[in-house]
Amino acid sequence: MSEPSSRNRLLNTAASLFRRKGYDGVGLAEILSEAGLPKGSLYHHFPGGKRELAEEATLWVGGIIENVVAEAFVEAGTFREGAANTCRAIARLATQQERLLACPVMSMLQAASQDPELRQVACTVLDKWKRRLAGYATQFGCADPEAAAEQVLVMVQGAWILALADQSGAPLERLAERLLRDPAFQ
Amino acid sequence: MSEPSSRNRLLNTAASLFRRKGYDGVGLAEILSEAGLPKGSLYHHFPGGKRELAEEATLWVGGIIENVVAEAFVEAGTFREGAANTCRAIARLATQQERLLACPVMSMLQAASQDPELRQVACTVLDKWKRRLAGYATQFGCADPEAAAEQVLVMVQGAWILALADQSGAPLERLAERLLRDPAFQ
DNA sequence: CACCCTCTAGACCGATTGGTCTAGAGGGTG
DNA sequence: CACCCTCTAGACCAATCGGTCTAGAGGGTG
Repeated sequence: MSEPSSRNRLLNTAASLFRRKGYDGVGLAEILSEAGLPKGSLYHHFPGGKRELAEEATLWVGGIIENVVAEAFVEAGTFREGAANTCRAIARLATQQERLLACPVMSMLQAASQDPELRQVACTVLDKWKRRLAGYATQFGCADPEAAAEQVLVMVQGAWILALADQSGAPLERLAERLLRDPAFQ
Repeated sequence: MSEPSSRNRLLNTAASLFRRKGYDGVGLAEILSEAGLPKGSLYHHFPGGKRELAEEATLWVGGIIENVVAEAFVEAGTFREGAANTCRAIARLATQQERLLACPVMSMLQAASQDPELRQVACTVLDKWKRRLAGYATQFGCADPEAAAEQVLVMVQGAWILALADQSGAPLERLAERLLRDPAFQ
């Protein structure tokens, strides 16, 4: 357990703060003080400033979540089971800090109207998730893998918003139950 | 078509800007210049400042969307049909400006970590929508109206995020199609 | 007319914003 | 030793932030 590099510490705290307060709700000063680094370090590692830091942090968390999805599907016997496991895993992931954190994609999307590159990052991450889900849908023999993948993406994002609203993982857990119970997927 | 009151003009432009850029992404100066009013007017009508303006604007748009849901269900023969109509209506609603606007609830949720009252407003609006949907679910004889209502809420919110990401109503339209085709609800 | 009240108008405030810039600490290498 | 390069440190900047405050326009009423 060595000390993480300055760059990683910046990515980590930035990701967490952006997900908690949104892109425009966080100032560089807050990120730097929480990371314990001066401004010079930030602009050394991320010459593009706040936006580049946000892009990298979003891609990074996007990868983590993709791995969580992968783990959720290894122990699944059906696509629906994998989807339900994903919901529960994300509920766990989002609630592991004192405040329930938003999906990084959502945190970027609001600021995207001012900054097209942030929208691009959001689309990239969403697309990676969707392709992975479509892969599992194919693997489990879903009739329309693309539709099944998008449907899971939609439901997870929606339940994540409800979870954010009442600051608990319950909406995601309830979605998992519904997925296992209802005949939504074959 | 008389000139709208200053208060309503503030609500209107504030709601639109918050949905486009997020709560923290909009400054009072931008709202006021777009509304064509001085700062004094804002603090006269909304002594609570930016936060009160955001709360009122969110409740206001929340009511508008609730009416849209109501219209979507009057011409529906089944709950699934009503839900599908809702998706299409929201796709229409969100795309009627040059930029696709976010759900007002989502726009408030990111800023809610700093401002608990914004989260409260978001919860209030979500709950109103959910109760209305549950009413229709009961009316159409769904086995578990609460679950059906939450599921529709989840799907609409999720598809709205995807719509925001690719700046088109297509994800909401595809959700409507899936709702009509898949055996997700009885 | 005078008085009042609603609302507009915008100057002004301290705090904070993202970003730039210079200085130098510190390790590796010739 | 000198030199270089990476990275830290933080002062500094103009611009903008949300909010407060005073002044007065303008209609209604006595």
